[in-house]
Amino acid sequence: MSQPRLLLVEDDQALAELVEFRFKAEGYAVTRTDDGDEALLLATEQVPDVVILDWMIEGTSGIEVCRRLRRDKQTAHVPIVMLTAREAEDDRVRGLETGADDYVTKPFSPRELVARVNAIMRRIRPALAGEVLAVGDLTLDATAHRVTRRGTTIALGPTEFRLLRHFMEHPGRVFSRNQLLDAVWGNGSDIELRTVDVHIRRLRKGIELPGVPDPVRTVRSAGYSLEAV
Amino acid sequence: MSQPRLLLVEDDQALAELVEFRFKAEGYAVTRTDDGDEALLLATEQVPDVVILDWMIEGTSGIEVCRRLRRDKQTAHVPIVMLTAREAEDDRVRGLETGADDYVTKPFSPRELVARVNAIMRRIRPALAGEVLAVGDLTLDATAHRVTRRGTTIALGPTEFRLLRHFMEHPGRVFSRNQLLDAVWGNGSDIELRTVDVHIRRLRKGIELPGVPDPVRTVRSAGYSLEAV
DNA sequence: ATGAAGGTGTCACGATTGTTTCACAGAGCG
DNA sequence: CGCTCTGTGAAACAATCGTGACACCTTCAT
Repeated sequence: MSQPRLLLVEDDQALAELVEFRFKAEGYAVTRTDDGDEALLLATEQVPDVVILDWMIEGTSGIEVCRRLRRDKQTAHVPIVMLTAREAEDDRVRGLETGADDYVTKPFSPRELVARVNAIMRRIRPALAGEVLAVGDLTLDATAHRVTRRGTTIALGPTEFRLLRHFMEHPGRVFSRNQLLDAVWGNGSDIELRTVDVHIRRLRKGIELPGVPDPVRTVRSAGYSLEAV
Repeated sequence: MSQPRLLLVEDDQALAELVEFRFKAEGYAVTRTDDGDEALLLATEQVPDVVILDWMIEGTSGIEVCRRLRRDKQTAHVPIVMLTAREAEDDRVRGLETGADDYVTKPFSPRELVARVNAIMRRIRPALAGEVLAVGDLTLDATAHRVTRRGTTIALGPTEFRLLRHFMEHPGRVFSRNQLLDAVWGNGSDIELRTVDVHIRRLRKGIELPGVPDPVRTVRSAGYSLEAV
């Protein structure tokens, strides 16, 4: 699920095996084929997160596969890295203009290819780059300002949102009311300590689901913490 | 305003001029500097859409500039294309791992560089690459200046159009009023924050359809975002 | 030029929503 | 059992947002 899916289209078996091995070690789920038409089928069947595509392959040529992937709405936005033996600049430019996102010339080092694909993934799926916090069954997307629990979206007030974010940034850790006031309200706020309790309650009320235990733990005479459920 | 902004950091004057010329011809707004520290300043002052960065420059080294751009939250997501004379694979990989998005080895052809940067722009700001944006039931064609919802064409004022385009380029993401002023009005505009509200309302009014929920989400004390409906 | 039409930026007011405090009930603990 | 600490409802208070009105500015055709 959180493994990025990679579709590798390469007809040099030895090379394909090497690349597949390296990307599996990097945590990718790799699907491999040596045929252009089959690649298109596989891509629509289960849309990959990134495609590595040899320029010269059997069946449909690499550049044609690239064009078709772009034309299908389903796969139009999947990043493509072209792979080729050619040195000619014209081909490189043509590849990029056809819609490839990057271009690597053979011979290349697997390490560089991995680095390039990782660079693309960083750009495409920020969710995998750690922009979304997840603790237990809770999920918090700071840029979208969105919280989910077990898949259902949850509405929180501004303070409850900041409170939860702070807890999720330090899961399991216990914070005193004073620490929470500093972290969530900003230091220098002269607010009644017990006010924290009220917001804790509202946070609890916000994220509660029937039949699911409360992840906010009260630590008597110490403070509160968020536990993974 | 709707021109993509490119920051070019290169100390070879002749080369820099050539590159600047080519990208201006491509419709980019180019800012040029030969100093690493100045580059960082310029980048935070007005966040560019893409950075072309020479590895070896005066002041702070290219790789250090790259690292610092990544560290600053404001510029962390800006794509960086590294430029270098070195052929060594180690350097290329190091560059990519530092956070560069792409890598071009000198000598390179301006045409290839342009193609690579365009490939990146297609990803980052599709509207500027002449693509049609689609979010939920909304459709926006930047070149034709046309917006549709559920097939029906919609008339929007210039500001509302830019506002919607910006939202559609980053669907789901929440923008504060300040961020919207920077992105849609251009930074340096000393406009009342609440004016954004008024244009949000005009945008809502413009795209509303009877019986269809409003895709513009208000996030109290945070800003606004566009949700797919 | 001139007027009409449309777009833009401000403001003020009311409505909505969120925040803080307080008092009391109840839970935990020795 | 008595003490301390926490949960909770309600109410006063505060911040934020939506909206209509309006003055001013462009644009554009006459």
